[in-house]
Amino acid sequence: MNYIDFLQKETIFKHLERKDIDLIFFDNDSKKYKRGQTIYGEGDKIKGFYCILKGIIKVFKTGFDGKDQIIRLAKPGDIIGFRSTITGELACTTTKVLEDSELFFIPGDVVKKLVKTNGDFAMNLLEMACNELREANNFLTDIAQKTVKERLAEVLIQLKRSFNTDKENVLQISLTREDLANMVGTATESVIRLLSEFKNDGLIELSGRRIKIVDEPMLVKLSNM
Amino acid sequence: MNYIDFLQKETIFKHLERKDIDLIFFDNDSKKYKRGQTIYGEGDKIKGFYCILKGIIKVFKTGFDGKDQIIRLAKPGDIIGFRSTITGELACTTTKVLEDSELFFIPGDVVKKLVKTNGDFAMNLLEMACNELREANNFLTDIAQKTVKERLAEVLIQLKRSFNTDKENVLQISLTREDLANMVGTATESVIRLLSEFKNDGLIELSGRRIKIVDEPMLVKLSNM
DNA sequence: CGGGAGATTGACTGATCTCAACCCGGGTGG
DNA sequence: CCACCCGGGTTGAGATCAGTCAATCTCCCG
Repeated sequence: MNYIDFLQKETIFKHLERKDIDLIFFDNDSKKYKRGQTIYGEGDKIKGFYCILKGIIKVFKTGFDGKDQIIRLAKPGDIIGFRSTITGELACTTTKVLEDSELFFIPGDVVKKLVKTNGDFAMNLLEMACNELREANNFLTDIAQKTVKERLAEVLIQLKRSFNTDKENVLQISLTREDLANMVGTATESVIRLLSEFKNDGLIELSGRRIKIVDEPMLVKLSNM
Repeated sequence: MNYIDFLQKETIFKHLERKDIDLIFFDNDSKKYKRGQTIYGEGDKIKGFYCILKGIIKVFKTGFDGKDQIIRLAKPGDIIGFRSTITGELACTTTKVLEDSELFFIPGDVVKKLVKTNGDFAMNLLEMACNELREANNFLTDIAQKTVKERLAEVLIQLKRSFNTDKENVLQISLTREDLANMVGTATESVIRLLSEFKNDGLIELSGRRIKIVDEPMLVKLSNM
């Protein structure tokens, strides 16, 4: 139950003073979620921030034809649900657990009060939002202009940077081909074909969902980042 | 020189108290820009917010191959440059004047000070950032999943909603076909072909850059919004 | 062992891009 | 006054990337 340490080190709640920490922890506890579970869905009313202590959550929008577009993967230290909490609108994304997770919930009232009374916290939140905005803009331009191959290469690189690889250079995140496709913004079959092309070209190695990054420089080059 | 009224009514600076208003207006004046002028470019260091008093500014990223992707069109009351100001990073977009403009500059220091001392202002800013984030996410999903035709229809509708039409239902914004293409995320020729298809189908009328919206409901339907 | 989800492969289709030619109107300089 | 140029705007033809459809395969699980 010592999240305090984690929250104060790894999240936007870092540097909060004792009284503010108490505010957050008042009568509050973390909750566990299993792979596949939905935290909240598009159109839901969001009541506060969910801070990820453990696991991986995918944040996505379901398009007109039922296909999902993954907006981002959230990992420990990240917050989900903050946009809707701040604006008071209904959720514009769905969030599902990719890897068994543990989330800490912080009521919207508490957050808003913090924003109004703690300038540093407000600034932290603002920076977080602005960073997401930068990512979104980059992603937008990529999807609009790059080929699927370039985007897939880029996604692989970003996965490595966000979730690391083990000593074998194997990505430490397990995604279905469909999830990969929904990140890249393409069809599952296209991802499959391109992955095996990358394999044939010696850029990666595959065994099921394990993806080993063999030639990172070449992938970077391919991605035109 | 009475921007005060405008700022207090139409912008994130609304509801600021006298002392904060004074802070913003200290030794400050607006500046005029002509069509085609660049306010700042990708990679520039941004020193503060630019609040638009008059005109239209396009905010875009230039992709690897030199093609521009328009992220948004900013109009009176909007702010440009806030992302970089807040995070302290270099600009990740370029901003150019589409319609002769008048901008009011507010130094980053002043803004940051306001964020830290004025909770309501911080909240306003945060809401603004979150709204942009919602737009960005929607746009992302659209570009990833919709056809060019759907996206063009949607852009036309959004242009009408943002910039209105006159009594004749003519869009009150003048864009080159290339700018339109850069909003939709497609080639100029594709926009031209689709516009004339829309014209043949009786959805719009064209004369040069004037676009008259004839059948809005049908456009909405076409766009799958 | 049957069922189901995810992964793969092949064949086909088609939306969209690229390239290239041409048009049009306005402005400029000789 | 006219030829020329230049920035858009249009149109056509051809090439192709990438999506869809459908069949098959491979695990994994109960």
